[in-house]
Amino acid sequence: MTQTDRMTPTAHFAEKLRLAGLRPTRQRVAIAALLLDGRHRHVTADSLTEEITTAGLHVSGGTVYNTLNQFTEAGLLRRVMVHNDYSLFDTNTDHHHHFYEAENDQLVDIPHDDVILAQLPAAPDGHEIKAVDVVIHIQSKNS
Amino acid sequence: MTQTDRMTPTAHFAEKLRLAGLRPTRQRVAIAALLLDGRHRHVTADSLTEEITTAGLHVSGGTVYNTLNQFTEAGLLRRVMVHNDYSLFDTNTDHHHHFYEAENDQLVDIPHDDVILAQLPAAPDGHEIKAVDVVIHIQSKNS
DNA sequence: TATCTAGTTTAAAATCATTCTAAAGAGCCT
DNA sequence: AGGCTCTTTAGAATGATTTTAAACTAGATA
Repeated sequence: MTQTDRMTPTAHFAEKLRLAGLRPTRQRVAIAALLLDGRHRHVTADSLTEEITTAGLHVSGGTVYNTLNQFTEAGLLRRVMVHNDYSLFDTNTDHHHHFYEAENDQLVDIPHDDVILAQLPAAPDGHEIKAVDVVIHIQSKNS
Repeated sequence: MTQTDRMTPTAHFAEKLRLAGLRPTRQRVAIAALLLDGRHRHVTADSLTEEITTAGLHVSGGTVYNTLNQFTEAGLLRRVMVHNDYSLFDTNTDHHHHFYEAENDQLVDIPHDDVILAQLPAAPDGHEIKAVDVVIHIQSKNS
């Protein structure tokens, strides 16, 4: 059994990465420390790069993209699909939905049980449902 | 009252464009004739360009993109958000949802009433709900 | 019908997020 | 420590989409 509680922060995130099947390199641990600390938020490759810089670190652009994709693939992040301009990642991987206000490119989490899907269609033959994403597009009333 | 029934196809689509607030230019009418004939399908800038070419016509790339955006803006098309690789447009603007199989980039309409949302959250203060998009991600069972 | 003007189209260049490349570097097993 | 594979890097490449500036046209007006 793993006891991430008693570990140094670095060891804690290194372990988390190992469990996810990712070799804990310096840059992946650094990014994990920023994104996987339990705070729920939405990031982009750009905003993450800013955070890294602010933390006094440097990770190449390619690696930021790779890491974001690998974390997503490993289930440590969740990709949110609301527009085609750039990729958005959610540090909250629990099942939940989103409000999206296009006007300000604003994404807001919808609390866990506030959406109830009373009926879902059966997946097409030979297929199974992997995930259900609900995006509620909103706009300010005076516009 | 408009009687698009008795019109020539061109006049019919020109009228449709006028009603949508779009000047019926030769290229917009041509694209409307291809996309707004009532058939429900999903197109991309690329697939539309192919169709145009197949029809023996030519519309510049920029205009294809502009037209797709303008039609969407005008409510004649609907943008479907399932990935970030390129834009998808749905000729069915009625309220409906989608299955999406990432593996084959396959998008399938979900019949009108097969999704029932029993409960929706209230929009954040000062906002109103504009649209609710449900995307059900599926995958083939043996993968 | 000739003219005008704002809105459109065009081909080509520009943009921009993202991916790829080839070489240098770093985990980690023995 | 040695070595093998996976990673990172900076920079080039990709590819969808937007922008540009000049040529064109729909539709109104004279």
